[in-house]
Amino acid sequence: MGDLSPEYLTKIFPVFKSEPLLAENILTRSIHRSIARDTTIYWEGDSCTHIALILSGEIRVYKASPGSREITLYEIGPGETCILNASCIISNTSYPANAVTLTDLEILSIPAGYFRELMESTPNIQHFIFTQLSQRLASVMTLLEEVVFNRMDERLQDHLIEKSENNRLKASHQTIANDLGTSREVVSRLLKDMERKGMVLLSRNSIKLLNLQP
Amino acid sequence: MGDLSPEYLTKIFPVFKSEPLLAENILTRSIHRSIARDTTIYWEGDSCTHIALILSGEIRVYKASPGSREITLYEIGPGETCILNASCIISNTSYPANAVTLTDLEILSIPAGYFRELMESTPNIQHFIFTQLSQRLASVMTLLEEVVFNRMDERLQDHLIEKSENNRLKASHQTIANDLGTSREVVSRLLKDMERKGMVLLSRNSIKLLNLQP
DNA sequence: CCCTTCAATGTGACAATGTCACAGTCAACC
DNA sequence: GGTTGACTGTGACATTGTCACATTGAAGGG
Repeated sequence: MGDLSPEYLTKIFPVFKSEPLLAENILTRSIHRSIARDTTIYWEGDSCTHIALILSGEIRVYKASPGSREITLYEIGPGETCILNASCIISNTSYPANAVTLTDLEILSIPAGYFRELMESTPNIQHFIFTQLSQRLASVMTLLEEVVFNRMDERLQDHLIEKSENNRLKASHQTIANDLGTSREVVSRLLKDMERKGMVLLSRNSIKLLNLQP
Repeated sequence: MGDLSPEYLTKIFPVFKSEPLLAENILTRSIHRSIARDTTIYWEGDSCTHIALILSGEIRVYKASPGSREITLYEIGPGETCILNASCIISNTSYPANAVTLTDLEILSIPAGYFRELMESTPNIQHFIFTQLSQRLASVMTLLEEVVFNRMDERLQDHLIEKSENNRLKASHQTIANDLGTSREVVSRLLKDMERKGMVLLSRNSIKLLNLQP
């Protein structure tokens, strides 16, 4: 884990090329960490002392109900920041959701105080953070719209298409339900209907997409 | 409308006291506008050439379905900006929702280019905008959570309490449905149930709250 | 190999919510 | 006082959420 170079960092985060020595300075004042898959990084209500820049791997940000339901707000990957960190640090609030690693993760963790300095001194970083925050706001609004106005069968189909690779999705019904904000039974029922219509082929932890147009 | 003084502006937006002459400069480069109640200011997809600072009045920001349903994302008032303007200007995207005036409105409209300058040159303004954007993101996430996990009767009760003054709310069932993201029939049905339980007293365009605890 | 065990899936019954259709009611304005 | 149009009430049915419980499949231990 000691081999993080300025060149590697700026390859993933081109914004740090804005000023000479910026990447070097950031590296000296940050922590390079690895985190195992399926680790919860934040619980709702946690306070943020650092902002995480993702070098590799993926994070899922979600809300959980008092019962056992969940809904994924968005996922983030390499070259992105955990923008809620920035949000908490700047507006001095607590983390408003939960975050869990979907894969093994490699991050650069910048202390809040130094991050504030960077934001004020470097317009490009300011712009980078602001853009990500704006896009998240728009994406969460769009998600809300879909949840409120669209039927679950459409949302499920869209989700299958989005998440599948080579027309196959490896996931349990529970996992899909947790992404969509519904219950496992509903997903099972809808998938079974789709199978009866010849649209998918179901097996344990795997769904093969056949014919999703209708 | 010609009587907008720097003192009045900084009273509503204290952030403009950060630097001498800042409020004066902003006033010379901005447009002071009045807008009538029930005017749609933005449609989803519009591009933003200005950012609106609200001096008086209220705006409702909402998403609309292809059918006739709507859901309110949030409302904004004096001392706040239409933060989606800032979001669009900085990240160069189109307005991701609709915005309508709930009352007669008085705004200060700052051109996008000048706003960008202000953001880069004035850390306090940067912080002000960033904080508002962060809070909106958190509030929309919370709204999404409520929509997904809470029952409509609870949400309706919360809404009645939040919107009422002196235990009375003047609004049609359709208006309430549009705030909550449901249909008029559902609101009518739930309110009628609540009336039968002695919790409210219904009349045309008006709901009197009696006993909402259970 | 069989058997246990547990996660994953299937399904019926009912409650909550959304949609459609249409009837009744109230207030404002001629 | 009558007409008009917005507002409200309600039944019927589809979709989705919840609860309960049965069934299946894969992994690992004996």
